Amino acid sequence: MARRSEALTRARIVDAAVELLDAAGEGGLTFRALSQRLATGPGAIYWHVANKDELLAAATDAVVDAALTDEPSAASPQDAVRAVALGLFDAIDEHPWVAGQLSASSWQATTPRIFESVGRQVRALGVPQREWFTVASVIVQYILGAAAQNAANARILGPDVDREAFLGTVSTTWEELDPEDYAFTRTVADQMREHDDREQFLAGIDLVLTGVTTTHPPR
Amino acid sequence: MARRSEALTRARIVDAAVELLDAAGEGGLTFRALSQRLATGPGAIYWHVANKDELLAAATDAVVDAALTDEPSAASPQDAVRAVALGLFDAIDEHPWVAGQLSASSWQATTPRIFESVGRQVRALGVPQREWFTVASVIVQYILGAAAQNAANARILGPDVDREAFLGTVSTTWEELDPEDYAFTRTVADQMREHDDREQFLAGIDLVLTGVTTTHPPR
DNA sequence: GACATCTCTGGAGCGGCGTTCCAATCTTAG
DNA sequence: CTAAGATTGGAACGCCGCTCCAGAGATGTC
Repeated sequence: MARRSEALTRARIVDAAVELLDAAGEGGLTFRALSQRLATGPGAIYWHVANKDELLAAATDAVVDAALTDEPSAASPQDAVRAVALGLFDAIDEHPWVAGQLSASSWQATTPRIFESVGRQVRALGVPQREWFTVASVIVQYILGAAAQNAANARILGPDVDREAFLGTVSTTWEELDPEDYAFTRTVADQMREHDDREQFLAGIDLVLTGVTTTHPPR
Repeated sequence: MARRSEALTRARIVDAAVELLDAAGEGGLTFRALSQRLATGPGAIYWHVANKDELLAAATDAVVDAALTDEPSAASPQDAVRAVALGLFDAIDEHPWVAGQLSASSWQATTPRIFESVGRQVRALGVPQREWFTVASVIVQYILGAAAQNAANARILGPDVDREAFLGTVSTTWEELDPEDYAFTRTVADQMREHDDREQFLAGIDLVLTGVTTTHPPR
């Protein structure tokens, strides 16, 4: 049989995959669950998609694509970097499973898009050309690293765990660490309780940008 | 039966797990493969280890622990940060599966150790106390993000793929991207072919450190 | 020394996974 | 109308994490 009212397409499969991943995390994407949601069998899905890895990559691509579509058009290159970074940060926060995919399949199709968005701003910052690759890479690495770290917490929290309670628990754990081995960590335990993820992420972006403009002052 | 010549211990299990992970990557760690290597059954392993997640966490802990044991004792706080960062970078490069674990199980037992090592140097840099948490977090996020990115490549390369050939392929792919949508990426394709991972990682650390000392000049 | 008890072992088995295979069906071309 | 091709979906395979449990050392008690 074939051709139901709504034909099975790669796009519909990827959409359903994203929904499953959002709803139940990395482990929620199953060819059986996907089959059921699309009212078909696994075999039909495999006709449109090579395997699970390709499906995950396509789902990741879809999310990143959506996060990068709106052009920055910001006042300064710095603001443009902040805009791109925040867009990705929020997208990964909303779809935490993306983090794992992005660090797993580097240099693939998705990364160049991110790299390009950041790189254009690096160029606009007046960084000398021979440093373009390095500087753009560093910024992308920080963005993805920080977002991944944040996504890990989001994954632990889940959709219905109290964030404050969670931070309180971690903070208390830190305060009970060995005073000698963990002197620093104990001292900042209360800062960790009260920190804001987005603010801290932006502070990191600014730190890197300051490093860039200090090391390569615009002529 | 029990008590063979070499008793089954948690430590022996974790060691074997690390070996399996190193040899065959994330997917290489299987309770069946582990059973065979340890000449026992899955049940015996489960008496010492709660589940696969705990085993992965323990394996990650073992690797990170080994990477952080040698005290920095460097000339400057900057050098100490570089030493800690490089230690982690190399450890993750050698055990690429660690990257996924570290970004997956944030704020757990392993992260505070890294955080503490970095944080002490942040303190030594003269950063004002109210910024300690933020600055230390940013540095740790960059280290783990960059190392994860690098590990992804190491995973693709595997133990016996030519690095230069791989970079050449990626570089060529970049050069063939759409000239309009990927103007920047195309321009730096050749830089990407010739870059050195470790050097670039250190350049990133220096960029962040410059940002830190510029934003918070030591009194 | 005998026995009960506790610690530890390892193999069998359960449900679920990714993936493959293929008969059956629908669409299209001549 | 019919043959060829495109598409479907369910059955089945081998592997996975994990649980269960009979029973083999080790240990303690008298």
